[in-house]
Amino acid sequence: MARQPGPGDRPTVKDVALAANVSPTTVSRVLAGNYPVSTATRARVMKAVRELDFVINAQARALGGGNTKTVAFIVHDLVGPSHAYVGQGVERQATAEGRLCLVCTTHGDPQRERELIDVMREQQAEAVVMVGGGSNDEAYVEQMIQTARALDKSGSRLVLCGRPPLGSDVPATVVEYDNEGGAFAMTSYLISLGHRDIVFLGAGEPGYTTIDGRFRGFVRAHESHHIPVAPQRRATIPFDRESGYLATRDLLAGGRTFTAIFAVTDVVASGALVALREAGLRVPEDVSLVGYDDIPLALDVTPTLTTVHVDHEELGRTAVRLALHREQHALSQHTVIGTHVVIRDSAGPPPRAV
Amino acid sequence: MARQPGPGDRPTVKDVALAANVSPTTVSRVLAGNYPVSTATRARVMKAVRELDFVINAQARALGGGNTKTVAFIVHDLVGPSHAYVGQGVERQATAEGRLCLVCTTHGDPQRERELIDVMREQQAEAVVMVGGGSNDEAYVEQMIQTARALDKSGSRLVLCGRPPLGSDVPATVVEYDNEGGAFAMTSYLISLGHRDIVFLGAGEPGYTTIDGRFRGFVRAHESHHIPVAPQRRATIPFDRESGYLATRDLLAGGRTFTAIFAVTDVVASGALVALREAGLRVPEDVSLVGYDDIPLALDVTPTLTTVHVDHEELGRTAVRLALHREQHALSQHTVIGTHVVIRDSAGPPPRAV
DNA sequence: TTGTAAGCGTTATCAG
DNA sequence: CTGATAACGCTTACAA
Repeated sequence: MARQPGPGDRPTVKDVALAANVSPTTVSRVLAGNYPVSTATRARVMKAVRELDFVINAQARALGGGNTKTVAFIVHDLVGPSHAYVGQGVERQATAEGRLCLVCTTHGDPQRERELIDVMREQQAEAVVMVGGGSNDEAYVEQMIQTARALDKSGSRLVLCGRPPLGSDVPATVVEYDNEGGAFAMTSYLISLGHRDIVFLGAGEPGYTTIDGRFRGFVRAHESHHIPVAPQRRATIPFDRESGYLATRDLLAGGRTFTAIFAVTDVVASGALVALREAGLRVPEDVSLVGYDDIPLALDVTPTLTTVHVDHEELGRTAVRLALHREQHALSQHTVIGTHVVIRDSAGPPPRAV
Repeated sequence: MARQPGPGDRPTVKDVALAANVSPTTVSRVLAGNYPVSTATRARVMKAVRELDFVINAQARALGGGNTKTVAFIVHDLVGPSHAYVGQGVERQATAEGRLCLVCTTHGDPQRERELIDVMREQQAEAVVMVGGGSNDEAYVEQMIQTARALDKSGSRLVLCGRPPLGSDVPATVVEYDNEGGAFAMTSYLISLGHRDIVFLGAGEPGYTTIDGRFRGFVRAHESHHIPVAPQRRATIPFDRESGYLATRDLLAGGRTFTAIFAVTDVVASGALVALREAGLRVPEDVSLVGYDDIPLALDVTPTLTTVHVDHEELGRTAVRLALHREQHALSQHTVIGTHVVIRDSAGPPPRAV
C-alpha cells in the first residue's frame, strides 16, 4: 500500500523520484536546472511534481547546497515614512536578485539590535541591512565592528544604511546619503533668501549620525557665508510630529527671535507648522519653514514644504545591490547617495522687520 | 592540529561538543533548554559557545526539529500608509510570539502572488498573511481555496486580511475590518449634517472587496434614510493622490452638483482636497470632504480630515495571533474588526443654496 | 544521461 | 543526567 500522507506531511524528492521512476538525484537536477537531463526524463519528473503538488524544502536545500537566498532588513520601525521607502528598496532589490527578505524592527533598542543580528546569523542571511541612525558611541561602534567581523566569518555581509563607515579594515558595506551636503545646500538657500536668524529644530541624542550630519551642514553653511550661527535649542527630542509641535511652541513662548526654521525632518516640520499656525504666524510670509527627507507628507501640508530630497528607496536598493555583488577583495565599501533641495512654498524671504 | 576555520565557515554543534567535552546531543539540549542538564555541564557548554562565538544553524534546526518559526507577510506594497501599519502589526505580533517575519510584495500582480505562496510553502512559513483587497473574481477565489488547502497540507496557515471568507469548509483564517459598517456610519453622518447629494469618489475594479464593502455601506445608508443615491461616477481609478485629484477636477469640470465627497481612502481625499482648493472651493464651507482609513495624513492636511478610523496595526496583530493559536478543530476562522467615524474639520453642513 | 552514497547541522529516540 | 544513532530532505562528488 502506498504511503498515506497525513496533515503537515509533504511529499519529498524521494516521493517524486518514486513517482517518476528516477533517482532523487535526477529530480534534484531537474528542479535546479543546473545539470543536463534528457527531455523525456525532465517531463516525467515535472509531471510527478505537478501531480504530487511538490514544493521543495528550502531549509533542506540550504543545508545541503549552502545558500539561503535570504537578505535581512533590520530597521528602527516599519512605518516611519522614510524607513518604509528604504524597506521598499531593500525588498525590491532583494526580489530582483532572487532573494527573500526577512524583516525585523528594533524600536531603537540597541540590545534588541544585537539580538537580531545573532538571529540573522542563525538564519544565515546573505546580507544584513541595518537602517537608520545608530549611535556614534564608542562602545557601540566597537560592537558593530565585532558584528561585522562575525557576520563576515559566517559568510554574510553587514550593510549599514545612513551611518558612517566603521573603518577600512572592517568588512562592511556602508551606504549613506549626503546629510551634510543637503543641509548645507538648504541652509545656503535660506541664507540667500535673506535669513540671518535660523533655528535648527530637532537635535536628537548627540551622536546620532544622521542628525549630526545635518547640523554640521547647517553650521558649515553659516560659516561659509560668514554668518554667526544663532544660538540653537539643541534639546533631545524624538523625531515625531508632536515633538516638532511642542518644540516650536516652546520656542515661540520663549521669545526667541528667528525668521526661519530648519526642521531636521519633514515630520518634525509638520508639527512645527501646526504650532506656527496656532500662533497666528503665516508661512512663509512671517516665518519660513523647511524640512528634510521629502516624504509624501511634504506635499500634503499647506503650504507645500520646501525640503531636501533624499531617495530613500535607492538607498535600500543600493544597499542590497552592493552587498550581493561586492568584489571579492573589497573588504570595506562606502557609497554616498546625493541629496538636493526641492523648492516648494514654505520658504521665502524674511519679513522686512521682525 | 585543530580545525582551521576558513571564511564562511562556522563552528557547529560538534565543535562545541568537542570543546566542552560532551556529546552533540548535550549541546543541543543546553541550547534548546528543553531537557534537564547538570549545571556544571551547562556552564561548560555555554563557555564553549561563547569562546567559539557559536550560533546555531536555523536551517539545520528546522530540518531536524520541524518548526521554522517563521511567518510570511505578503502585501501589495510596503509603503502604502495603511499597509505599512498592517505590516507593523504583523511584525510586532510575530516577534512577540518568537517568530521571524518574511515579507514580500506583489504590486497587485496575481501571478506574482501565486508564485510567492509557493515560495512560502518552500520556506515552510507557519502562517502566510495576505494583506489587501484581492479580487472577487470566481477563478481567483477558487485558486485561493486551492492555496489554502495546499498550505494546510504543508502544515501552514493561510490568513486573509481585508478579504471576505472563502467558505467554512476552507482551512483559512480571515480577518477583516468592517468596511461596510464604517461607510454606513460615515454616510449617515453626512446625511445627518444635511447632505443629500454626496459623491462617492473612487470605484476601483469591480470585485475589489474593500471598495465594494465601502460602497455598499454608502448605498445602504442612503436607503435606510430613504434618500436616493445620486448618480455616482464609478470609474476605475488607482487609489492614489493623483487619481483623487484628477477625478475631482473632472467632476468639477463636468458640472456635476454635490455638497459632499466621500473619498474611498484618505489618500484619495487628499488629492480631492487639492482639486477643490484649486477650484476656489472652501472645505467644509462649500463642500464637505471625508475619507477612510484614518492614516497620519488625515491630520496633516488642512482642514484635518473627518474620516473612518481603522486600526490597521490591530488587523496585522490579530492575523498573526489567530493563525498561530488557532484551535485544533477550527477549520475556518473569521473575525471582523470594528471601525468608527472620527469627526474632524473637513465636514460640515451643506451650504444653504447650491 | 543517470544512479549511488556520503554528507550538510540539528534534533529525537532509545539506551545506559 | 548523558550519549550513540538514526532520521530530516536535499545536494554533490563519484561512478557507471
